[in-house]
Amino acid sequence: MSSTPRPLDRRPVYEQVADELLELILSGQLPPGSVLPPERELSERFGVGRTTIREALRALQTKGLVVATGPTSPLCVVAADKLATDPLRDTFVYLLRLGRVPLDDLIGLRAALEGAGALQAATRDRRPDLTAARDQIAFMRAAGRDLKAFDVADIRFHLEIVRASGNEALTLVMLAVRDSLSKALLSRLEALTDPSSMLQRLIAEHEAILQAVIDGDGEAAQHLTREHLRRYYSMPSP
Amino acid sequence: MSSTPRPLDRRPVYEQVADELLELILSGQLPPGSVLPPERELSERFGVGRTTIREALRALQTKGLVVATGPTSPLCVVAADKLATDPLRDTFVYLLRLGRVPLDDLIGLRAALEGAGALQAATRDRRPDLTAARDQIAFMRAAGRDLKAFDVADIRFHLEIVRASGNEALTLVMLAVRDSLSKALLSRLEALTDPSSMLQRLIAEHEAILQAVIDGDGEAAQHLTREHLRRYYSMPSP
DNA sequence: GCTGGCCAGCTGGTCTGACTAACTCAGCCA
DNA sequence: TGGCTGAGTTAGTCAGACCAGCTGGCCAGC
Repeated sequence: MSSTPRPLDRRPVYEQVADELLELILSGQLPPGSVLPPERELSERFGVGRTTIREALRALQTKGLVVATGPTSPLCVVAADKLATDPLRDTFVYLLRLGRVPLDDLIGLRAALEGAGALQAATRDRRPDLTAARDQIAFMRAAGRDLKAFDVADIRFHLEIVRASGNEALTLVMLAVRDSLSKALLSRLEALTDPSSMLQRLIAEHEAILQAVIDGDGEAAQHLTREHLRRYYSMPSP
Repeated sequence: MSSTPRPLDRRPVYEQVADELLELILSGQLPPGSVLPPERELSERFGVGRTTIREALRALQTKGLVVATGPTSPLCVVAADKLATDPLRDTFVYLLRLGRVPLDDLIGLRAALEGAGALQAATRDRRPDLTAARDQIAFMRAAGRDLKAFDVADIRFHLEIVRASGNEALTLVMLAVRDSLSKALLSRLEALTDPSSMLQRLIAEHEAILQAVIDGDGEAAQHLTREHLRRYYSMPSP
Protein backbone atom coordinates (compact mmCIF):
# COMPACT_ATOMS: atom_id res chain seq x y z
CA MET A 1 0.00 0.00 0.00
CA SER A 2 3.07 2.24 0.20
CA SER A 3 2.79 3.21 -3.42
CA THR A 4 2.53 6.86 -2.46
CA PRO A 5 4.63 7.23 0.67
CA ARG A 6 3.57 10.84 0.98
CA PRO A 7 6.89 12.32 2.13
CA LEU A 8 5.16 14.47 4.71
CA ASP A 9 3.69 17.24 2.60
CA ARG A 10 1.19 17.67 5.35
CA ARG A 11 1.41 21.43 5.16
CA PRO A 12 -1.78 23.01 3.84
CA VAL A 13 -1.86 23.66 0.13
CA TYR A 14 -2.27 27.41 0.51
CA GLU A 15 1.05 27.50 2.33
CA GLN A 16 2.76 25.61 -0.43
CA VAL A 17 1.26 27.92 -3.02
CA ALA A 18 2.33 30.94 -0.98
CA ASP A 19 5.85 29.58 -0.79
CA GLU A 20 6.00 29.02 -4.52
CA LEU A 21 4.75 32.50 -5.26
CA LEU A 22 7.16 33.87 -2.68
CA GLU A 23 10.07 32.19 -4.37
CA LEU A 24 8.93 33.48 -7.76
CA ILE A 25 9.00 36.99 -6.34
CA LEU A 26 12.28 36.71 -4.47
CA SER A 27 14.01 35.05 -7.39
CA GLY A 28 12.95 37.86 -9.68
CA GLN A 29 10.78 35.75 -11.98
CA LEU A 30 7.97 38.00 -10.84
CA PRO A 31 9.90 41.26 -10.84
CA PRO A 32 9.01 44.15 -8.53
CA GLY A 33 6.18 46.20 -9.91
CA SER A 34 4.91 43.46 -12.20
CA VAL A 35 1.25 42.53 -12.15
CA LEU A 36 0.29 39.10 -10.88
CA PRO A 37 -1.96 36.93 -13.01
CA PRO A 38 -5.63 37.05 -12.05
CA GLU A 39 -6.74 34.75 -9.29
CA ARG A 40 -8.69 32.52 -11.64
CA GLU A 41 -5.68 32.03 -13.85
CA LEU A 42 -3.44 31.25 -10.89
CA SER A 43 -6.11 28.86 -9.74
CA GLU A 44 -5.91 26.96 -13.02
CA ARG A 45 -2.14 27.15 -13.25
CA PHE A 46 -1.60 25.70 -9.78
CA GLY A 47 -4.50 23.28 -10.14
CA VAL A 48 -6.11 24.41 -6.91
CA GLY A 49 -9.29 26.22 -6.04
CA ARG A 50 -9.61 29.94 -6.02
CA THR A 51 -10.09 29.93 -2.26
CA THR A 52 -6.67 28.45 -1.82
CA ILE A 53 -5.07 30.97 -4.15
CA ARG A 54 -6.73 33.80 -2.30
CA GLU A 55 -5.45 32.62 1.05
CA ALA A 56 -1.94 32.36 -0.34
CA LEU A 57 -2.18 35.86 -1.81
CA ARG A 58 -3.49 37.16 1.50
CA ALA A 59 -0.37 35.85 3.21
CA LEU A 60 1.90 37.56 0.68
CA GLN A 61 -0.11 40.73 1.03
CA THR A 62 0.27 40.66 4.80
CA LYS A 63 4.00 40.29 4.39
CA GLY A 64 3.92 43.40 2.27
CA LEU A 65 5.29 41.68 -0.82
CA VAL A 66 2.26 42.21 -3.02
CA VAL A 67 -0.10 45.16 -2.96
CA ALA A 68 -3.55 45.89 -4.32
CA THR A 69 -3.53 48.66 -6.88
CA GLY A 70 -7.28 49.13 -7.00
CA PRO A 71 -10.56 47.64 -5.87
CA THR A 72 -10.89 45.30 -8.79
CA SER A 73 -7.44 45.16 -10.33
CA PRO A 74 -5.05 42.28 -9.86
CA LEU A 75 -2.40 42.44 -7.20
CA CYS A 76 1.09 43.43 -8.17
CA VAL A 77 4.51 42.76 -6.74
CA VAL A 78 5.62 45.63 -4.58
CA ALA A 79 8.28 47.94 -5.95
CA ALA A 80 11.52 47.47 -4.06
CA ASP A 81 11.62 51.05 -2.84
CA LYS A 82 8.07 50.85 -1.51
CA LEU A 83 8.76 47.71 0.44
CA ALA A 84 7.78 47.13 3.94
CA THR A 85 8.49 49.25 6.89
CA ASP A 86 4.97 48.46 8.01
CA PRO A 87 5.44 44.82 8.98
CA LEU A 88 8.51 45.82 10.94
CA ARG A 89 6.67 48.53 12.81
CA ASP A 90 3.65 46.31 13.39
CA THR A 91 5.82 43.62 14.90
CA PHE A 92 7.24 46.10 17.38
CA VAL A 93 3.74 47.26 18.23
CA TYR A 94 2.64 43.68 18.89
CA LEU A 95 5.71 42.89 20.96
CA LEU A 96 4.98 45.94 23.04
CA ARG A 97 1.26 45.50 23.49
CA LEU A 98 1.48 41.81 24.27
CA GLY A 99 4.08 42.50 26.90
CA ARG A 100 6.82 40.59 25.16
CA VAL A 101 9.16 43.57 25.48
CA PRO A 102 8.82 46.50 27.89
CA LEU A 103 8.52 50.05 26.64
CA ASP A 104 11.90 51.01 28.04
CA ASP A 105 13.57 48.35 25.94
CA LEU A 106 12.08 49.78 22.77
CA ILE A 107 13.26 53.22 23.79
CA GLY A 108 16.67 51.73 24.47
CA LEU A 109 16.61 50.09 21.07
CA ARG A 110 15.87 53.38 19.38
CA ALA A 111 18.66 55.03 21.34
CA ALA A 112 21.02 52.23 20.35
CA LEU A 113 20.08 52.48 16.68
CA GLU A 114 20.30 56.23 16.47
CA GLY A 115 23.43 56.32 18.56
CA ALA A 116 25.05 53.84 16.21
CA GLY A 117 23.76 55.85 13.25
CA ALA A 118 25.29 59.04 14.59
CA LEU A 119 28.53 57.24 15.30
CA GLN A 120 28.64 55.82 11.81
CA ALA A 121 27.72 59.14 10.26
CA ALA A 122 30.51 60.87 12.14
CA THR A 123 33.19 58.33 11.34
CA ARG A 124 32.45 57.11 7.84
CA ASP A 125 35.05 57.66 5.17
CA ARG A 126 32.95 59.68 2.81
CA ARG A 127 31.72 62.78 4.61
CA PRO A 128 27.92 62.75 4.61
CA ASP A 129 25.74 65.57 3.43
CA LEU A 130 24.26 67.17 6.50
CA THR A 131 22.63 70.27 5.06
CA ALA A 132 19.19 68.70 5.40
CA ALA A 133 19.79 68.05 9.10
CA ARG A 134 21.03 71.59 9.57
CA ASP A 135 17.93 72.92 7.87
CA GLN A 136 15.72 71.08 10.32
CA ILE A 137 17.31 72.87 13.25
CA ALA A 138 16.52 76.16 11.55
CA PHE A 139 12.93 74.98 11.14
CA MET A 140 12.76 74.15 14.84
CA ARG A 141 13.86 77.68 15.69
CA ALA A 142 11.37 79.14 13.24
CA ALA A 143 8.60 77.01 14.69
CA GLY A 144 8.37 79.16 17.79
CA ARG A 145 5.44 77.89 19.83
CA ASP A 146 4.10 75.77 16.98
CA LEU A 147 4.61 72.36 18.50
CA LYS A 148 3.36 70.59 15.41
CA ALA A 149 5.91 72.26 13.19
CA PHE A 150 8.61 71.65 15.79
CA ASP A 151 7.77 67.98 15.94
CA VAL A 152 7.93 67.58 12.17
CA ALA A 153 11.38 69.15 12.09
CA ASP A 154 12.44 67.04 15.07
CA ILE A 155 11.42 63.83 13.39
CA ARG A 156 13.07 64.88 10.17
CA PHE A 157 16.31 65.83 11.94
CA HIS A 158 16.72 62.42 13.50
CA LEU A 159 15.94 60.77 10.21
CA GLU A 160 18.59 62.81 8.44
CA ILE A 161 21.26 61.98 11.01
CA VAL A 162 20.68 58.26 10.70
CA ARG A 163 20.41 58.57 6.95
CA ALA A 164 23.80 60.26 7.00
CA SER A 165 25.23 57.01 8.28
CA GLY A 166 24.60 55.68 4.81
CA ASN A 167 23.10 52.51 6.24
CA GLU A 168 19.68 51.91 4.78
CA ALA A 169 18.88 49.00 7.09
CA LEU A 170 19.67 51.09 10.13
CA THR A 171 17.40 53.82 8.84
CA LEU A 172 14.49 51.49 8.18
CA VAL A 173 14.61 49.80 11.54
CA MET A 174 14.97 53.11 13.32
CA LEU A 175 11.91 54.44 11.55
CA ALA A 176 9.92 51.35 12.45
CA VAL A 177 10.89 51.55 16.11
CA ARG A 178 10.16 55.25 16.25
CA ASP A 179 6.74 54.77 14.69
CA SER A 180 5.89 52.00 17.11
CA LEU A 181 6.89 54.27 19.99
CA SER A 182 4.84 57.19 18.75
CA LYS A 183 1.88 54.85 18.61
CA ALA A 184 2.43 53.97 22.24
CA LEU A 185 3.35 57.39 23.56
CA LEU A 186 1.43 60.54 22.90
CA SER A 187 3.70 63.35 22.02
CA ARG A 188 5.65 64.27 25.13
CA LEU A 189 5.83 67.90 24.18
CA GLU A 190 2.09 68.46 24.32
CA ALA A 191 2.04 67.50 27.98
CA LEU A 192 4.16 70.47 28.92
CA THR A 193 2.46 73.63 30.17
CA ASP A 194 5.36 75.88 29.28
CA PRO A 195 7.28 74.14 26.55
CA SER A 196 9.49 77.03 25.48
CA SER A 197 12.40 76.32 27.79
CA MET A 198 12.20 72.67 26.90
CA LEU A 199 12.20 73.50 23.23
CA GLN A 200 15.30 75.61 23.69
CA ARG A 201 17.05 72.72 25.36
CA LEU A 202 16.01 70.31 22.63
CA ILE A 203 17.35 72.65 19.97
CA ALA A 204 20.62 72.94 21.81
CA GLU A 205 20.89 69.17 22.07
CA HIS A 206 20.20 68.75 18.39
CA GLU A 207 22.86 71.30 17.61
CA ALA A 208 25.36 69.51 19.78
CA ILE A 209 24.64 66.21 18.05
CA LEU A 210 24.98 67.74 14.62
CA GLN A 211 28.22 69.46 15.57
CA ALA A 212 29.69 66.24 16.91
CA VAL A 213 28.87 64.46 13.66
CA ILE A 214 30.37 67.30 11.64
CA ASP A 215 33.48 67.23 13.80
CA GLY A 216 33.82 63.55 13.18
CA ASP A 217 33.60 62.86 16.90
CA GLY A 218 31.71 59.62 16.72
CA GLU A 219 31.87 58.83 20.38
CA ALA A 220 30.38 62.18 21.35
CA ALA A 221 27.75 61.97 18.62
CA GLN A 222 26.67 58.60 19.88
CA HIS A 223 26.61 59.56 23.51
CA LEU A 224 24.75 62.81 22.94
CA THR A 225 22.17 61.04 20.81
CA ARG A 226 21.52 58.34 23.38
CA GLU A 227 21.19 60.77 26.22
CA HIS A 228 19.03 63.09 24.16
CA LEU A 229 16.58 60.32 23.38
CA ARG A 230 16.52 58.96 26.89
CA ARG A 231 15.67 62.40 28.22
CA TYR A 232 13.09 62.95 25.52
CA TYR A 233 11.15 59.81 26.28
CA SER A 234 11.19 60.32 30.03
CA MET A 235 10.38 63.94 29.60
CA PRO A 236 7.64 65.48 31.68
CA SER A 237 9.19 64.05 34.82
CA PRO A 238 12.95 63.96 34.34
CA MET B 1 -30.91 58.38 -1.92
CA SER B 2 -28.28 59.24 0.65
CA SER B 3 -30.01 57.18 3.29
CA THR B 4 -26.84 55.14 3.72
CA PRO B 5 -24.01 57.62 3.21
CA ARG B 6 -21.47 54.83 3.41
CA PRO B 7 -18.86 56.68 5.46
CA LEU B 8 -16.08 55.29 3.34
CA ASP B 9 -15.78 51.76 4.67
CA ARG B 10 -14.37 50.85 1.33
CA ARG B 11 -11.79 48.59 2.85
CA PRO B 12 -12.49 44.93 2.20
CA VAL B 13 -14.50 43.16 4.87
CA TYR B 14 -11.78 40.65 5.64
CA GLU B 15 -9.51 43.52 6.59
CA GLN B 16 -12.08 44.95 8.93
CA VAL B 17 -12.64 41.55 10.50
CA ALA B 18 -8.88 41.09 10.85
CA ASP B 19 -8.62 44.48 12.53
CA GLU B 20 -11.38 43.66 14.98
CA LEU B 21 -9.82 40.33 15.86
CA LEU B 22 -6.44 42.04 16.12
CA GLU B 23 -7.81 44.54 18.59
CA LEU B 24 -9.45 41.77 20.59
CA ILE B 25 -6.07 40.11 20.87
CA LEU B 26 -4.03 43.23 21.62
CA SER B 27 -6.55 44.45 24.16
CA GLY B 28 -6.39 41.17 26.00
CA GLN B 29 -10.00 40.17 25.43
CA LEU B 30 -8.57 37.20 23.60
CA PRO B 31 -5.69 36.53 25.97
CA PRO B 32 -2.46 34.86 24.80
CA GLY B 33 -2.82 31.12 24.62
CA SER B 34 -6.60 31.17 24.42
CA VAL B 35 -8.38 29.22 21.73
CA LEU B 36 -10.24 31.14 19.04
CA PRO B 37 -13.85 30.20 18.29
CA PRO B 38 -14.31 27.89 15.30
CA GLU B 39 -14.45 29.52 11.89
CA ARG B 40 -18.13 28.75 11.47
CA GLU B 41 -18.97 30.41 14.73
CA LEU B 42 -16.91 33.50 13.91
CA SER B 43 -18.65 33.54 10.57
CA GLU B 44 -22.04 33.76 12.26
CA ARG B 45 -20.89 36.17 14.94
CA PHE B 46 -19.47 38.66 12.44
CA GLY B 47 -22.27 38.06 9.97
CA VAL B 48 -19.87 37.34 7.11
CA GLY B 49 -19.03 34.30 5.07
CA ARG B 50 -16.53 31.72 6.16
CA THR B 51 -14.25 32.69 3.28
CA THR B 52 -13.93 36.16 4.73
CA ILE B 53 -13.21 34.85 8.20
CA ARG B 54 -10.56 32.54 6.86
CA GLU B 55 -8.79 35.34 5.00
CA ALA B 56 -8.80 37.46 8.14
CA LEU B 57 -7.39 34.58 10.18
CA ARG B 58 -4.76 33.98 7.54
CA ALA B 59 -3.58 37.57 7.94
CA LEU B 60 -3.33 37.22 11.71
CA GLN B 61 -1.52 33.94 11.25
CA THR B 62 0.99 35.55 8.92
CA LYS B 63 1.62 38.27 11.47
CA GLY B 64 2.39 35.52 13.94
CA LEU B 65 -0.39 36.47 16.33
CA VAL B 66 -2.36 33.26 16.05
CA VAL B 67 -1.03 29.78 15.50
CA ALA B 68 -2.47 26.44 14.47
CA THR B 69 -2.17 23.84 17.17
CA GLY B 70 -3.08 20.86 15.07
CA PRO B 71 -4.43 19.77 11.70
CA THR B 72 -8.06 20.03 12.69
CA SER B 73 -8.02 22.03 15.88
CA PRO B 74 -9.00 25.69 16.07
CA LEU B 75 -6.36 28.40 15.98
CA CYS B 76 -5.21 29.91 19.22
CA VAL B 77 -3.69 33.21 20.22
CA VAL B 78 0.06 32.95 20.44
CA ALA B 79 1.63 32.92 23.88
CA ALA B 80 3.52 36.15 24.51
CA ASP B 81 6.85 34.44 24.91
CA LYS B 82 6.48 32.56 21.64
CA LEU B 83 5.74 35.70 19.68
CA ALA B 84 7.40 36.69 16.55
CA THR B 85 10.99 36.45 15.68
CA ASP B 86 9.95 34.96 12.37
CA PRO B 87 8.16 37.94 10.83
CA LEU B 88 11.06 40.13 11.85
CA ARG B 89 13.62 37.86 10.24
CA ASP B 90 11.50 37.37 7.16
CA THR B 91 11.25 41.10 6.64
CA PHE B 92 15.02 41.41 6.64
CA VAL B 93 15.28 38.53 4.21
CA TYR B 94 12.84 40.21 1.84
CA LEU B 95 14.56 43.59 2.11
CA LEU B 96 17.80 41.90 1.25
CA ARG B 97 16.64 39.69 -1.60
CA LEU B 98 14.60 42.40 -3.25
CA GLY B 99 17.57 44.71 -3.19
CA ARG B 100 15.99 47.23 -0.88
CA VAL B 101 19.02 47.12 1.39
CA PRO B 102 22.50 45.88 0.50
CA LEU B 103 24.12 43.02 2.37
CA ASP B 104 26.74 45.30 3.88
CA ASP B 105 24.05 47.40 5.48
CA LEU B 106 22.57 44.39 7.21
CA ILE B 107 26.00 43.43 8.43
CA GLY B 108 26.45 46.98 9.64
CA LEU B 109 23.11 46.78 11.37
CA ARG B 110 24.11 43.65 13.20
CA ALA B 111 27.40 45.26 14.19
CA ALA B 112 25.51 48.32 15.42
CA LEU B 113 23.06 46.24 17.43
CA GLU B 114 25.64 43.99 18.99
CA GLY B 115 28.00 46.87 19.59
CA ALA B 116 25.26 48.73 21.39
CA GLY B 117 24.38 45.56 23.28
CA ALA B 118 27.95 45.10 24.44
CA LEU B 119 28.14 48.76 25.42
CA GLN B 120 24.96 48.51 27.39
CA ALA B 121 26.00 45.25 29.00
CA ALA B 122 29.29 46.79 30.09
CA THR B 123 27.83 49.97 31.50
CA ARG B 124 24.50 49.00 33.00
CA ASP B 125 23.98 49.55 36.69
CA ARG B 126 23.25 46.01 37.64
CA ARG B 127 26.20 43.82 36.70
CA PRO B 128 25.01 41.19 34.26
CA ASP B 129 25.59 37.50 34.64
CA LEU B 130 28.21 36.52 32.11
CA THR B 131 28.98 32.97 33.11
CA ALA B 132 27.01 31.63 30.14
CA ALA B 133 29.11 33.75 27.76
CA ARG B 134 32.30 32.58 29.43
CA ASP B 135 31.19 28.99 29.09
CA GLN B 136 30.76 29.42 25.36
CA ILE B 137 34.38 30.45 24.95
CA ALA B 138 35.37 27.27 26.73
CA PHE B 139 33.18 25.33 24.33
CA MET B 140 34.88 27.00 21.38
CA ARG B 141 38.23 25.88 22.71
CA ALA B 142 36.95 22.36 23.29
CA ALA B 143 35.50 22.26 19.79
CA GLY B 144 38.93 21.83 18.26
CA ARG B 145 38.43 21.27 14.55
CA ASP B 146 34.70 20.65 14.93
CA LEU B 147 33.41 23.67 13.05
CA LYS B 148 29.81 22.80 13.77
CA ALA B 149 30.37 22.81 17.51
CA PHE B 150 32.42 25.97 17.23
CA ASP B 151 29.66 27.72 15.35
CA VAL B 152 27.04 26.77 17.91
CA ALA B 153 29.16 28.20 20.69
CA ASP B 154 29.90 31.29 18.62
CA ILE B 155 26.24 31.98 18.05
CA ARG B 156 25.45 31.37 21.67
CA PHE B 157 28.25 33.67 22.84
CA HIS B 158 26.96 36.62 20.85
CA LEU B 159 23.46 35.95 22.07
CA GLU B 160 24.61 35.94 25.69
CA ILE B 161 26.48 39.21 25.33
CA VAL B 162 23.47 41.01 23.91
CA ARG B 163 21.23 39.33 26.43
CA ALA B 164 23.51 40.69 29.14
CA SER B 165 22.47 44.17 28.04
CA GLY B 166 19.12 43.35 29.58
CA ASN B 167 17.33 44.75 26.55
CA GLU B 168 14.91 42.21 25.18
CA ALA B 169 14.09 44.25 22.08
CA LEU B 170 17.74 44.56 21.20
CA THR B 171 18.14 40.82 21.58
CA LEU B 172 15.16 39.99 19.38
CA VAL B 173 16.18 42.28 16.55
CA MET B 174 19.75 41.11 16.70
CA LEU B 175 18.62 37.49 16.42
CA ALA B 176 16.40 38.32 13.47
CA VAL B 177 19.18 40.14 11.64
CA ARG B 178 21.66 37.39 12.34
CA ASP B 179 19.27 34.74 11.06
CA SER B 180 18.60 36.69 7.90
CA LEU B 181 22.34 36.99 7.34
CA SER B 182 22.97 33.30 7.89
CA LYS B 183 20.32 32.61 5.29
CA ALA B 184 22.19 34.81 2.83
CA LEU B 185 25.72 33.77 3.68
CA LEU B 186 26.89 30.25 3.99
CA SER B 187 29.05 29.82 6.99
CA ARG B 188 32.27 31.66 6.39
CA LEU B 189 34.29 29.23 8.38
CA GLU B 190 33.63 26.31 6.11
CA ALA B 191 35.27 28.12 3.21
CA LEU B 192 38.62 28.09 4.93
CA THR B 193 41.09 25.36 4.09
CA ASP B 194 43.02 25.71 7.32
CA PRO B 195 40.64 27.20 9.84
CA SER B 196 42.68 26.57 12.97
CA SER B 197 44.56 29.85 12.99
CA MET B 198 41.36 31.70 12.24
CA LEU B 199 39.61 29.90 15.05
CA GLN B 200 42.34 30.91 17.44
CA ARG B 201 41.91 34.52 16.42
CA LEU B 202 38.15 34.36 16.81
CA ILE B 203 38.50 32.91 20.29
CA ALA B 204 40.92 35.69 21.22
CA GLU B 205 38.50 38.30 19.94
CA HIS B 206 35.64 36.79 21.88
CA GLU B 207 37.77 36.82 25.00
CA ALA B 208 38.66 40.45 24.48
CA ILE B 209 35.00 41.39 24.09
CA LEU B 210 34.01 39.49 27.20
CA GLN B 211 36.82 41.02 29.20
CA ALA B 212 35.87 44.52 28.12
CA VAL B 213 32.29 43.92 29.23
CA ILE B 214 33.46 42.51 32.55
CA ASP B 215 35.76 45.49 33.03
CA GLY B 216 32.86 47.80 32.41
CA ASP B 217 34.70 49.36 29.50
CA GLY B 218 31.71 50.01 27.28
CA GLU B 219 33.56 51.85 24.59
CA ALA B 220 36.07 49.07 24.13
CA ALA B 221 33.36 46.40 24.25
CA GLN B 222 31.45 48.18 21.54
CA HIS B 223 34.44 48.79 19.33
CA LEU B 224 35.79 45.27 19.66
CA THR B 225 32.37 43.82 18.84
CA ARG B 226 31.91 45.92 15.75
CA GLU B 227 35.35 45.16 14.41
CA HIS B 228 34.99 41.48 15.24
CA LEU B 229 31.77 41.21 13.26
CA ARG B 230 33.05 43.22 10.34
CA ARG B 231 36.05 40.95 10.06
CA TYR B 232 33.93 37.85 10.46
CA TYR B 233 31.58 38.70 7.64
CA SER B 234 34.32 39.70 5.23
CA MET B 235 36.35 36.75 6.24
CA PRO B 236 37.95 34.62 3.56
CA SER B 237 39.26 37.77 1.93
CA PRO B 238 39.92 40.32 4.64
C1' DG C 1 -14.94 -3.75 35.78
C1' DC C 2 -11.90 -2.81 32.32
C1' DT C 3 -10.23 -2.63 27.62
C1' DG C 4 -10.48 -2.22 22.85
C1' DG C 5 -12.64 -0.80 18.86
C1' DC C 6 -16.36 1.50 16.49
C1' DC C 7 -19.02 5.53 15.28
C1' DA C 8 -20.86 10.18 15.31
C1' DG C 9 -19.80 14.83 15.37
C1' DC C 10 -16.75 18.66 15.24
C1' DT C 11 -12.88 21.01 13.10
C1' DG C 12 -9.96 23.07 9.49
C1' DG C 13 -8.87 22.53 4.49
C1' DT C 14 -10.56 22.66 -0.03
C1' DC C 15 -13.49 23.07 -4.07
C1' DT C 16 -17.38 24.79 -6.84
C1' DG C 17 -20.50 27.93 -8.53
C1' DA C 18 -22.65 32.05 -8.11
C1' DC C 19 -23.38 36.99 -7.48
C1' DT C 20 -21.96 41.99 -6.86
C1' DA C 21 -19.40 46.18 -7.56
C1' DA C 22 -15.91 48.51 -9.72
C1' DC C 23 -12.64 49.23 -13.21
C1' DT C 24 -11.14 49.20 -18.37
C1' DC C 25 -11.67 49.92 -22.90
C1' DA C 26 -13.67 49.62 -27.37
C1' DG C 27 -17.00 51.48 -30.06
C1' DC C 28 -20.84 54.24 -30.84
C1' DC C 29 -23.33 58.50 -31.10
C1' DA C 30 -23.88 63.52 -30.90
C1' DT D 1 -13.69 65.47 -31.84
C1' DG D 2 -15.32 64.23 -27.53
C1' DG D 3 -18.15 62.25 -24.29
C1' DC D 4 -21.06 58.35 -23.19
C1' DT D 5 -22.44 53.58 -23.12
C1' DG D 6 -22.06 48.84 -22.56
C1' DA D 7 -19.61 44.55 -22.53
C1' DG D 8 -15.94 42.13 -20.42
C1' DT D 9 -12.78 41.37 -16.68
C1' DT D 10 -11.57 41.61 -12.00
C1' DA D 11 -11.48 41.18 -6.90
C1' DG D 12 -14.65 40.60 -3.06
C1' DT D 13 -18.01 37.85 -1.05
C1' DC D 14 -21.21 34.24 -0.10
C1' DA D 15 -23.50 29.58 0.40
C1' DG D 16 -23.06 24.91 0.21
C1' DA D 17 -20.68 20.86 -0.14
C1' DC D 18 -17.15 17.30 0.69
C1' DC D 19 -12.87 15.31 2.82
C1' DA D 20 -9.60 14.06 6.46
C1' DG D 21 -8.20 14.08 11.01
C1' DC D 22 -9.26 14.38 15.76
C1' DT D 23 -12.29 13.74 20.05
C1' DG D 24 -15.42 11.71 22.90
C1' DG D 25 -18.73 8.50 24.07
C1' DC D 26 -20.82 4.16 23.52
C1' DC D 27 -20.86 -0.72 23.42
C1' DA D 28 -19.24 -5.50 22.87
C1' DG D 29 -16.02 -8.69 24.49
C1' DC D 30 -12.74 -10.10 27.77
